[in-house]
Amino acid sequence: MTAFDMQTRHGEVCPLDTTLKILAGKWKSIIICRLMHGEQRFTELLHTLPGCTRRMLALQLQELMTDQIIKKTVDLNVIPIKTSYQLTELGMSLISIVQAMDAWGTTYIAALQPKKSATSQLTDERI
Amino acid sequence: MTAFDMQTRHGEVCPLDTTLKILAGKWKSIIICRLMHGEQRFTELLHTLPGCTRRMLALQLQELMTDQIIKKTVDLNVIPIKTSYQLTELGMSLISIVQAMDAWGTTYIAALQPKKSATSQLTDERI
DNA sequence: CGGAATCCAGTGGGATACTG
DNA sequence: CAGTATCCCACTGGATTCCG
Repeated sequence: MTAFDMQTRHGEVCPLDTTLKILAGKWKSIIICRLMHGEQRFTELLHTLPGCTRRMLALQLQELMTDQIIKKTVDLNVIPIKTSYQLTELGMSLISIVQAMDAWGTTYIAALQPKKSATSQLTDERI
Repeated sequence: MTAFDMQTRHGEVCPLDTTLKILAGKWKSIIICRLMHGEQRFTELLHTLPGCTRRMLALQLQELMTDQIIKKTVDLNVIPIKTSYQLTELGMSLISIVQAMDAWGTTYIAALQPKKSATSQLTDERI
């Protein structure tokens, strides 16, 4: 699912839902987190995403490119080919939102912990 | 999908993804927007969500309640039964995030418009 | 290395009808 | 009024294989 068709999931054309559509993919948020610290190669990304297959990574990267959140550069001068992904200007403008959502999520989890078995251990995405 | 199981979609337990799971349902973001302005009854909500069926509304409300974003109060003293939904404290703490996401979405759409046919007209969710 | 193609399963969500 | 119960379909995402 990409946001580029400019159509929200419910009927109304709504900026909030547009933002959600951009981030809704299973690996998209974490990919953006990885790219916040600088460009990454396809395989580099893959190795930092345990459980993500090449197919899924390629799919999510494509959709993020369609939405103009990331861009890729291909270096044909080396063999084998080297491709790199990085955030666009738009993508970088998303960082503050992502950080705000992460901060709220942390507070939320903390607020719920006392009522649960408290067995889960947090390992942040290192934003 | 609810966030209450405290398990993110990709492997890592990540606050950002927890936040996304809470908002990811098709009608959840817009329901939260509706409740930002005060409590609403089931049918009131339904009528402001064109295209949403009673089943879907009930499902999304249940998940939001499980995540403790909203709560419902039932008035058994009137006939027929009157139920009302409102944001919890946690839910109200989400408002600033929702507004930030909506604001970013507006900027994003504006940034993309020049490159598209510019036929779509924005009708905001009136946050 | 960095993908694309194919196939398949799980689930999110719609249509419809029934209920306390 | 405020929901459930069934049925069904489309789409997301996983596994595997093939390619330049």
